[in-house]
Amino acid sequence: MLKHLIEVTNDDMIGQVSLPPRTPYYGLPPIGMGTWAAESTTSYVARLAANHCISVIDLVTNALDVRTRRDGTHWKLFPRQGETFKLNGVSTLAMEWGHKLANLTLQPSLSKTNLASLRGILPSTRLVRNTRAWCHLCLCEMQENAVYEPLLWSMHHAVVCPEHHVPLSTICPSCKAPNTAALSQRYTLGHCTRCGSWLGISNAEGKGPPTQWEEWTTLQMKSLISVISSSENAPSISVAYDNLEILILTVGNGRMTRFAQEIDTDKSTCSMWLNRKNFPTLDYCFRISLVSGIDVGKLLCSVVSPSEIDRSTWGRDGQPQWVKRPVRRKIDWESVKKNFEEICQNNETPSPGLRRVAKRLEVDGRLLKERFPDLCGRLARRNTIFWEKRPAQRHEALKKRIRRMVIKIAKNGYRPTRRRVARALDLTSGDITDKRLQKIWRDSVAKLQASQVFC
DNA sequence: AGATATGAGGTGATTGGGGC
DNA sequence: GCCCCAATCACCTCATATCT
Repeated sequence: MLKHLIEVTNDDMIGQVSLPPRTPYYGLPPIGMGTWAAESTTSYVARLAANHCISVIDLVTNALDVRTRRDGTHWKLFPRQGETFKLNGVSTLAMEWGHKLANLTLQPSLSKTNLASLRGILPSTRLVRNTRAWCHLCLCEMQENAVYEPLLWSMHHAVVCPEHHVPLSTICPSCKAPNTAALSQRYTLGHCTRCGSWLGISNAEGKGPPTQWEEWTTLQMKSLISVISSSENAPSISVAYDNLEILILTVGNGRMTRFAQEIDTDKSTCSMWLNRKNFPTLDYCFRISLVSGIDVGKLLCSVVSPSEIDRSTWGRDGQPQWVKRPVRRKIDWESVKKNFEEICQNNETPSPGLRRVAKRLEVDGRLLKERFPDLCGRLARRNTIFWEKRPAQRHEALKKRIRRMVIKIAKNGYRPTRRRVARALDLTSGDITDKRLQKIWRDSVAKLQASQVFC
């Protein structure tokens, strides 16, 4: 054998053998590609980490070279907690992570585990959820093979499981809390990130049966994800605008105003779409899809011809009805100013921040800042002073409690040890760890010994 | 009827910072 | 690690006015 190898080497064959590219990580293929149940980026990261017996955080920081702290050059690639599910959307992070993962595992289809290919076409408005959603029945079925999270579950408009027709869950059945982070240390597929419980059990969240419109939007998201995960070519903005123009002119019989009435919007809005100034949000794409009979997936990713437009079902009874946008209210700025001034003048504790005040006044904080910069400045200064003082005030209060507790324990006939005092004060660490507080405790004990309250 | 401009109102993405 | 607050930027929709 060895002799044979030497002969091969001697024959100078090594330079002619081409080895396929290698990576230190398994070439784990994403699940469900080409179907509506295509795996999401966040799910893939978790599954890749589990397959290598490392935590998600270790995989992210070491393999993907994405720093979680601001101590490296790549820290910006790490999404903040609560924004991790945006990795499944159209953000730049989604695009970059898709490329990084594809390079790491040599799986080119990973760029289709999020909606980054629709970047520049679909506005990010109300596209991806901020929290985790799942179908408990799907999770139970997945247990037999591999547990993963389809991209559809991350979508804002997907509120129903297309397979089981039940509302997607968003609250853990055990701890009753939402899951807000996909890349935390404890992120395990099918389990709660907070309490670790299995999510594949029914959870009564008080959600009623899905409405026809919710069923419709979910069906459209299903179509869109199927197209994106199976398509070879990236969707093109010019094709999407061409399709939009065909639909507007065909459905409205050549009249933009008529089309605007059909989808319940303003003609100026349609004018901007037609003039390619902006593309409709997904909400409006659903409406356009409903009145034209063209799936959202086709509208965004394929070439549509006027003959494909099917208006035969539009307008019949039982048609899903979109939720009308609320009429814009007129803000009474005089009244807002008056209430804002009152809030700034009173000495409320704890001092509310601008966001809280804005919520109380029922207006956006940014509008408050634009309209009343002086009042906002006053509020900000008051907050700064209050929150600077707060740690000192808490420290002072704790000092008093330690002194009282030392005396109380001693009076009960026990030695007021540091841990005993800490436990009596219900300190989470079970000890007095702060050096300054330790000194207070020592002084209190010394004072007691001097007065011979205890022996 | 359609195009264009503009301001108001609304929302999401992103960044920076800090408390517990 | 997780959560919250504040700020900024960018984008979208709506409503209205004006012009062709």
